[in-house]
Amino acid sequence: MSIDLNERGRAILEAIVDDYIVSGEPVGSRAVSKRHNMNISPATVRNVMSDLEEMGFLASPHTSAGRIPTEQGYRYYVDSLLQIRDLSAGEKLRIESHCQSGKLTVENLLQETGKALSSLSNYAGIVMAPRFTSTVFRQIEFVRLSERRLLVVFVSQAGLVQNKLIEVDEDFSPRELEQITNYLNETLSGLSIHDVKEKIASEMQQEKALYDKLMKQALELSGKALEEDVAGQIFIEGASSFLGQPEFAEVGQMKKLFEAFEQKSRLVELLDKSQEASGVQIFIGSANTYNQIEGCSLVTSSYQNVHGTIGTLGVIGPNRMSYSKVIPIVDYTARLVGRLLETGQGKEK
Amino acid sequence: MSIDLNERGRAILEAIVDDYIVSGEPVGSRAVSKRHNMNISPATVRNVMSDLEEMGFLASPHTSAGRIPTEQGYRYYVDSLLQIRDLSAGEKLRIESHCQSGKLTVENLLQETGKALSSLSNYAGIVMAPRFTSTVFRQIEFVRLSERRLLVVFVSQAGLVQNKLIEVDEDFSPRELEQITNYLNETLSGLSIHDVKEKIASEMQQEKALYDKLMKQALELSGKALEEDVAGQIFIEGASSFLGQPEFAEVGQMKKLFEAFEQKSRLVELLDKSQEASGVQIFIGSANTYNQIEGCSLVTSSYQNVHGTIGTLGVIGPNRMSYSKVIPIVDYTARLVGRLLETGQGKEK
DNA sequence: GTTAGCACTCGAGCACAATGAGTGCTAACA
DNA sequence: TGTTAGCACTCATTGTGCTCGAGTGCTAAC
Repeated sequence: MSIDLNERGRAILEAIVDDYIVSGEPVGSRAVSKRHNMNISPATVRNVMSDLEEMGFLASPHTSAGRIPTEQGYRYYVDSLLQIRDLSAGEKLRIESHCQSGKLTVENLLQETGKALSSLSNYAGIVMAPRFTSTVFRQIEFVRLSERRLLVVFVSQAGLVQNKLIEVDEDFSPRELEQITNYLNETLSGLSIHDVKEKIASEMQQEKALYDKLMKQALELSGKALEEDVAGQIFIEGASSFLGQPEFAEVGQMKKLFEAFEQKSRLVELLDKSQEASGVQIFIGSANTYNQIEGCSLVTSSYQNVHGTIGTLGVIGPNRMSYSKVIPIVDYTARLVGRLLETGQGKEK
Repeated sequence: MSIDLNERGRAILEAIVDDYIVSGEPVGSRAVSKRHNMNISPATVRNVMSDLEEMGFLASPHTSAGRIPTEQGYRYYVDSLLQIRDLSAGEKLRIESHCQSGKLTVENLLQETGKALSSLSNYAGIVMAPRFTSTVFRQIEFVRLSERRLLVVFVSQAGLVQNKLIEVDEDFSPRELEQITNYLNETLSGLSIHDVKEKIASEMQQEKALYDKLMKQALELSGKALEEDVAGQIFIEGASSFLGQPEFAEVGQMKKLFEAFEQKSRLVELLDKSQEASGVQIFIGSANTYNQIEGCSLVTSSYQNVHGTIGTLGVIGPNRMSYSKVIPIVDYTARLVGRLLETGQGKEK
């Protein structure tokens, strides 16, 4: 459907998108004709532009302005015209120095990565840790806060720490907690949280698990702790870069955008989806987050270590973002983060 | 210095601040005179307003506009004129339901609290967990991620979980780690992190600690983990409420504001300061965060449990914020959060 | 198929006047 | 002496009409 563009049509569409990405203003026929000694007159360009508009790649805000790309226009541009340049050594270094600054929390590392993405791309960086359910269990610890309140700390294979407050019906002694902890750590190590849940459910069904009161309690406790799924942590950095973008000059729209960032749940959904695919994915405009934020595009990639996908990261910017710049940044960063969260498990075996 | 205001001056200042807080527009003499059958003519009001301006409580944006309060004006208003109303049962309930929604992470609880503050006040809510150094040590765990990388998990008395990646020189076996863990948990429990650091330093100095290699390693490890101070986690929620406030219509200023929110370090400093005092504190305009964000005021309170102060929370809004509404919200929330993070330690003894 | 020419459209920017809210001052009043 | 009415003045805001120019679409010539 979109291959019915001849050489000249492609060149002109590319020129318009390129220009519009840097200027943010409608591009006229004269500008295209002059640009890079493309030897055709403005009048000819106008004819082609008119065709492109009819095909849905361009739109004109009003009669006497130039043309701007439609979402479909960007889509074609990204899919068929874009030349992806490599990162310079300097850029790579900048990303690395951001992500490796000293002794960090895993959460901090992800947050710093978000900042790196933002500062290199000049748009907003977004990094999501995995949904808890999809992580691989490594270790569990219980901390008794009061008679009826326990703090449960999980550590995933990748080193992500998740904690939860739970209320219990009976008072556990430190000794009991220790035994429960040991039992669970032995039983569950290496399973995904999803499997852990299933295992707990099935063991509790079978009577054989019940002969030992402690074991039963252990299962009950961990079941309780896993009851509600904790949404993946999500870090958005550099959202302020949207302020100043001319297309978001209207306060109302800007407010919607920031509220969407604060709410996060929609974003989690979207990133969840992109987690399955590998490599860089690009969501343009309304194609991304169901009508919530207009005019925004998203470049994402999942990152993984030897155990599989850990999470997703990317950049959110206006539709009119510099894809050729952003795509390699996201790609490189995803690989780097995957490597940094390598657990060395491979060497252990 | 500020008591030299007669009854009428006070009434007029209060009227102006009240009006300005709701309207956001300069208040004229006529409006004040009409307001609540204050039986004086606009002309008289003008005289008084002129005096108030001379004293520094009011300012006029330009000749033919009304007056707006200066920072000093707000200060006086807050210190001497403000009547603080109690929260309605409904409001209390709303805060509680926000903070107690199900089984939460401690971090989530703090974050939800920020949202509650924001949604009730209609400004931005801010919640800070304590600086790590000022928390009380409860438990430490080591997780071996690879030969040279350990994940250290600390739990504080209040149930806050902090984790850190550290690099080590030698490979520890699970057995060794367990011994180290036990040793540290016994030795350090109940001390503040600050004291823990000192203890480690002093023990390592004394030769007597060195006869046991394991003990030495334990101290080294924990010393390493505590080397760099982790800044207190800070949650800012509802920053988007600033969008739409007329005084931040200019994009440049708005951008500065959001960048300040993203940076956070300045805010941490400020909240640190307010941590020492007890009760609700109010920072108005330039008095708060050294010139970074103009026109913003901050209402904060620290929250504590039986072990002392845990952290600080509050509301950030424009100078022109509804203090009478915000102050009781912040006050009540701080008490509530303190209670929710109660560890029941008192009953244990 | 391409291009030059031309009439037409429409937003941006500017000057100008009208409006009106609000002030400061002065003089009269209680 | 403190209060008030009256009045001239200031100045941001709003609306109007105007020009300017960028850009288009169409037609006719190449």
